[in-house]
Amino acid sequence: MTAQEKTDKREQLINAAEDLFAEKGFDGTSVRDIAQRADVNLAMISYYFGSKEKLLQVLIEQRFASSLELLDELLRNTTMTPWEKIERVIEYYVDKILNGRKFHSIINQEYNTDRSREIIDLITSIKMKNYHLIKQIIDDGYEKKVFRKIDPELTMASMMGTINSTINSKNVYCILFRIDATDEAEYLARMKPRLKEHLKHMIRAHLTIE
Amino acid sequence: MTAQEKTDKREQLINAAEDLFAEKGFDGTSVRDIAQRADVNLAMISYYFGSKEKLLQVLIEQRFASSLELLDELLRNTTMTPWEKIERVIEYYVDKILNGRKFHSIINQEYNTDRSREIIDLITSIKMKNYHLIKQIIDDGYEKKVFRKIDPELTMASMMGTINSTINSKNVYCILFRIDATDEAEYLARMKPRLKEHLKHMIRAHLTIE
DNA sequence: GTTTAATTCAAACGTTTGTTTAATTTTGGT
DNA sequence: ACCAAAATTAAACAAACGTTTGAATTAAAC
Repeated sequence: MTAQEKTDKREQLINAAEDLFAEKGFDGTSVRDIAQRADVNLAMISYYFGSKEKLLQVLIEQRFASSLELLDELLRNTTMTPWEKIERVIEYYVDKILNGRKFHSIINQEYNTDRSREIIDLITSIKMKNYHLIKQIIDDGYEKKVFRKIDPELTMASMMGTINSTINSKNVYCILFRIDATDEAEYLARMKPRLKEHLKHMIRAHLTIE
Repeated sequence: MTAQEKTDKREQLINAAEDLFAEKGFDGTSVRDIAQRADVNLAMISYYFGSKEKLLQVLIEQRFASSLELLDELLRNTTMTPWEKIERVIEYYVDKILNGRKFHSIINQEYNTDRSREIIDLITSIKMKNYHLIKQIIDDGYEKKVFRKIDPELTMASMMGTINSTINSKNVYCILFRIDATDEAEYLARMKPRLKEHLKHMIRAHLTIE
């Protein structure tokens, strides 16, 4: 067995956990479920992560790790107009959240439940960072007199909430859009451009000075 | 013990279950938790409902039961303009979802997990009814040439998603708005008017013919 | 090749889970 | 006051839970 295959078991557990937590929730998923789906002995969960909850924490940290670089770069960019930045942000979030659908489903499910302080605080800090980046873009547009004065917090709520709706009520939108709910690729291919267009239209209308 | 107090035990169990399911999720809540919070013997759950899952089902059915009358009446109303109807719909949903915060938190948490077919179908049918009512109002406004042609499905996603964001990420908005997270009344008093104003502005801008 | 550490495994641990049982108490009609 | 039905209870049930154990296997270092 190679070193690659060895550390793979750790990765297999994380991937299996992501699938199952998204499908059945954290408490609805047993460590035996995870081990079976990952095709790994159940004791490896304690061995690699210490506990089921630590596994969730590692999963969240790992999936969040690659975040925020693009947004940071976007913020420092001086050649783009506020409008272009907003559109870019919308495209970024739609792609990011829909591509990581299962992960964000876990976050949406677990954020309210009183899980460990560490996990709650981690998610909160990520959400706050995202908010502050968007706020800066909106403030910049307002100072340059190209954006109307609006409620920045709830405008973020609308952006995130719209996208989250499409993953939390996937069933409903599959019926409405006549998409086969089992065909993940088809769902993404149809939903992404539609979401982007809708959000760009709506946010543009919302921010435009009458 | 009076008859009132007797049937109260059934109600106490439902109320306790609502609190706990919202806080800890369905699978994170034990029947012993529920019985203890309701101050009722745990065997009464099986006695009254048959099982923990049936209790969830009764809870959902009961809380949904009082729905949709106002929306139905609104639809048949011929004296209000489409604009007035849309604003009324926004006020209705903000009040309804924020007042029933715990219940809607349960729905948002449990809708994605593969719970019983019956529960999933029940929630789906309610969401579809809500959508069709909104769709009719939007279609009416479009036919009367006062609304722009927009994506009705995703416009509903934005309305519901914005409101859901404020209850699913209550932590975040309490920080942003500097609200004491433990003061439920203060949260509702501050959030409701703000949400209504934001949504009315945004949806109006979105629907207005340029 | 030997040694040491890291990994894997089946089995078992003690709790907690949802549900049922069977006995007891309370209720409401006559 | 009596009785059948309904409500309530403590105790027990098997099953599933997360975690630990200690031996067996594999990998890496020298």
